[in-house]
Amino acid sequence: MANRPSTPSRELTPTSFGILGLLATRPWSTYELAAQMRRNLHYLWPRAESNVYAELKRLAESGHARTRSEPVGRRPRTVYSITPKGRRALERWLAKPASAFRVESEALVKLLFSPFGSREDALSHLARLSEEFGEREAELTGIFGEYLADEDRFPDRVHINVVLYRLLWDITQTVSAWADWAAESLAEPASRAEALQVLEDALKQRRG
Amino acid sequence: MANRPSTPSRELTPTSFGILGLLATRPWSTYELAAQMRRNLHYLWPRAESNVYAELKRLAESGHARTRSEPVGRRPRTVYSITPKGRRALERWLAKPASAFRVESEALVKLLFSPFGSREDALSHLARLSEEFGEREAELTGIFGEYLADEDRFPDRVHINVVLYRLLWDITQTVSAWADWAAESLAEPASRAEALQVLEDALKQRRG
DNA sequence: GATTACATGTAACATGTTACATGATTAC
DNA sequence: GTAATCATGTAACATGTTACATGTAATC
Repeated sequence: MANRPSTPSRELTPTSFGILGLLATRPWSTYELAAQMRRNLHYLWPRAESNVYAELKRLAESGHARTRSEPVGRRPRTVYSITPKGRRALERWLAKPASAFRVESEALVKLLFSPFGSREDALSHLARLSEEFGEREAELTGIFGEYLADEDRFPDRVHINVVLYRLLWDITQTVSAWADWAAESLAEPASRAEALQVLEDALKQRRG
Repeated sequence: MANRPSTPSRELTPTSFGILGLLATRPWSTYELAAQMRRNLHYLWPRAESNVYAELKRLAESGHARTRSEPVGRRPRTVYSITPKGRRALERWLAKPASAFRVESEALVKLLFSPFGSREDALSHLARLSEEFGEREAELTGIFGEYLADEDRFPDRVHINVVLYRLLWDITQTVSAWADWAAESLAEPASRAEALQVLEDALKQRRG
């Protein structure tokens, strides 16, 4: 009973730190923050926007953030900013090892089981993937551009942002290219042999 | 009240279908299935193994799977297999559009906020990522090899498996290469200009 | 003046993870 | 015969999503 320390004021989660990190950059109103989560953080840590509201409230209660009323545009808004306590917590978190890199895709699972469905369905999942990543590429181009434009406002943030967006960009390219190849390969059973060749080559390359 | 249909027998979730898809290949004992989830499905749909037990029980209750007692090795085991109802449900699911491709990485989030922490921490997150993907590459090589060996047992499954593992392989390569480049780039502030160049090139290429 | 998008939430629910608990078997 | 690993779970908890609900400002 006395073994485990009761956790009175809930631990901060990775999602909390996602928000805390954004707050560390500058103060935001709730809505701006939600938009920022959707536009940027989402690529690395996808979460529903509605989380923002509850999370901010908790951060304020636990003293990691504070609120202030301030006009944004014409109307008064609640603006959140980070406290020294919040900054310290963020720094401690940054020093700790991270959990595993995670990819998850219903489309790929459906492809894995596509022998139990129709070939058309499989191909349409691939087409949809291709489309999805095309859109993503366009979004990233937009955000890329903003960071170039933003260079003067947050000079120290630009470097890491560029480096990270390059990874997202590279992954996007990788998946797009693969989706096209995969559609070709799966469309005709003949290219099955080709796929096996790809596999054998990969194994040989790795061992040789 | 009568508006929304009450959901008496819980819908199947993507995780249910992940298991159902494995069951469609052949019958498995619980433990084998859990191992298969960890070894294969995990790359596309990462979930804690402990889910398997509850999920199988639900699938059996709802008539999508059935159990049978059978010796695996020396001891009696409960072996699960898919029912016709389960197969039909799987087919319907395969025909429906999939949810979005999702990447999530605490390490990348920590890198994004690395200007608020120490440079050493940032570099060690990169090193850890590199290590993680090195291990993943080795695992994939092993699984790749198994699929080649398995060719006779499940001929129709081999093609799609090879195609999918190629994507995982490509992503692994992409992330590994990036991690090395990123570590170099972030280690010396001088290469910030270089990173910006990468960005400008990417934008130009895209527009031109 | 009506419609659309902005802005801020909440309640109910679904999903997922962690940390045990427990016995059997195998390897040494 | 003891330690490690196999095998099967469960309870408690943490997290996350969906589907509303509601008013305000901007636009036409």
